[in-house]
Amino acid sequence: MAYGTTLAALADPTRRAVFERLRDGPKSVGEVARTLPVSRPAVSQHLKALKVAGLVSDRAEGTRRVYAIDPQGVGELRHWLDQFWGDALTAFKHEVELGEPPRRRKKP
Amino acid sequence: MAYGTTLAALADPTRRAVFERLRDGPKSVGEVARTLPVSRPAVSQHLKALKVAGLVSDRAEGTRRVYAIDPQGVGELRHWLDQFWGDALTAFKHEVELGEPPRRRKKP
DNA sequence: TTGTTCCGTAAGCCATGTCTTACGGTAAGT
DNA sequence: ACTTACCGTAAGACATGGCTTACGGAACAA
Repeated sequence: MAYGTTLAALADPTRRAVFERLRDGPKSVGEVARTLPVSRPAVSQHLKALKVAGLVSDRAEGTRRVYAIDPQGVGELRHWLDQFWGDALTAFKHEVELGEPPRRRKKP
Repeated sequence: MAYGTTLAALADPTRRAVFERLRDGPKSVGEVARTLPVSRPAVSQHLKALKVAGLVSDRAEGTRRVYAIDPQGVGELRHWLDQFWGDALTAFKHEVELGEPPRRRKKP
């Protein structure tokens, strides 16, 4: 259930905004906080949650701390999602919408 | 930002358990509730949230109501995740871990 | 050493969301 | 008509989680 932490991390809108700020390259905490309507400690807490979830990685650069997206966490989430992406599920959906299985045996 | 609702829907553990119960085929509300440690109204509310998020679809079958996984919501989430799955991001991660860009210009 | 900049953490307030019980409504059977 | 089975919604109690301010530590410069 590692994807539980990952999904919870991406559920919050502000935290997702922090995550998306890192899409075009690594950034420090202050750089991200300046582009968001929340305080810097809030961004720091969000980055910690993203790190625990395996979505970002950090590195010390002097007194600054640079964060970047870690594709591993994204990959695990993708892999979990594929369980619900099969052809059988599409068939199930049609079965529910039509009210009958695709192949009918009798007709009342 | 349609994926916001989708991510929020999958963030809750109980709701995710409801979603996973539908992985091996459509089920009614009572059938799902019997296999979970929560009440039936709770399951009903979770299924409503999953429906709004585009993750499940429902159909009336007599007095029962059958729910099934809707691959569309899963697909949208996958598509959003692909933004953070590129090669450039992997390069960014290495840049952060190594402390230097792959190609160094000078050496102090 | 002093000062500055950058950051993480703790404590508290407050909003959000989940669960329960209670109720009403629809469909099928007797 | 009456009963049973199944479901959705409302209201309230309760826990969870995000945000802020305040504080302390680490690195670089003068």
